[in-house]
Amino acid sequence: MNIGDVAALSGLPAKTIRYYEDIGLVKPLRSANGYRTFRESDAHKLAFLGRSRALGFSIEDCRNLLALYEDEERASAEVKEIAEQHLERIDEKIAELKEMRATLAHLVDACAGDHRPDCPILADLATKQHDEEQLKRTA
Amino acid sequence: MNIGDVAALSGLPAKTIRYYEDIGLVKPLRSANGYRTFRESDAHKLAFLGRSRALGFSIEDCRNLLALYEDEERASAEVKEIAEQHLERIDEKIAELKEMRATLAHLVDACAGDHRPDCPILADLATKQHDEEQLKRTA
DNA sequence: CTAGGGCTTCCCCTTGCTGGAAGGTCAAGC
DNA sequence: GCTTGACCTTCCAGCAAGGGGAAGCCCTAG
Repeated sequence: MNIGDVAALSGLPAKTIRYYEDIGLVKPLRSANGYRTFRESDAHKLAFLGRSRALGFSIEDCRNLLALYEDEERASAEVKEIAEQHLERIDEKIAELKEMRATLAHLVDACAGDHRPDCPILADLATKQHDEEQLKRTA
Repeated sequence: MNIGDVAALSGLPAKTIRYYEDIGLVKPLRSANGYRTFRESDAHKLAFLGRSRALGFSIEDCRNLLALYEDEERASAEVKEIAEQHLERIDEKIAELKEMRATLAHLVDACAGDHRPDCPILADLATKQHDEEQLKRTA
């Protein structure tokens, strides 16, 4: 299989696949003309990578997951550990975004959004703190 | 004020402030020895930037917000527009993360996490689709 | 035999900084 | 007067995770 085929199969752009080879995630063979030649197992790995990335795992996580995947002797606890840590990061990220969202929604709500220059959004960004006093006042 | 002072005031690292000058967000003066000299207004802008960034606005958004902030003739609608678009992006991001979270939580839950190699997480990453059939089966 | 599509490498661009090296400046202490 | 240490300066490199595009092979069809 050439890179185009495996790209179509895995859903990953060819650029990405070359990049993954660069950083050592896959090691396709080369045919006489210099083209990369992908085996079934390479295609399989790439699909695995695509799905791991889609779940938000970092490249380094993917590298570790892939190694565990290939290791028949692995303990599922190792995999679970990685997944749980990732889950935690996701939760943190969600919490952070929700906090932004809340503040921002509040400000958007308070802004008339008309031709006049008065704007609570700018006023808030310009003034000192998002402290407890302000939280109380705006609550 | 030197960069250290304004860094302490704004809570931004000196590196970041230099970067903001690089990309034209602030334009401090220079004193005879070559040191940057920040006016009150610069400090104020940097604080504004810090708060905008904390709300997740991109640098380009910040640039626009800052311009609107400085423009006494602005229409609050313009500000609101930017904020609303950002709010939308945040909502999308949250939705995306929640979906990842759901899938991942499901897998983590199904994994024994012991010394044995059998692992539903790897099995899922390795196999074909997250399609409707699978959603039904795992629901 | 030429056109096209696919493949190769290479290097720069992105976002928003962060770290570090090499060196100038300034105030304090001896 | 000299040193020490904390500041400050510039520039260069790099992170994640690729994307864009140039210059140049390769291969096949008409």
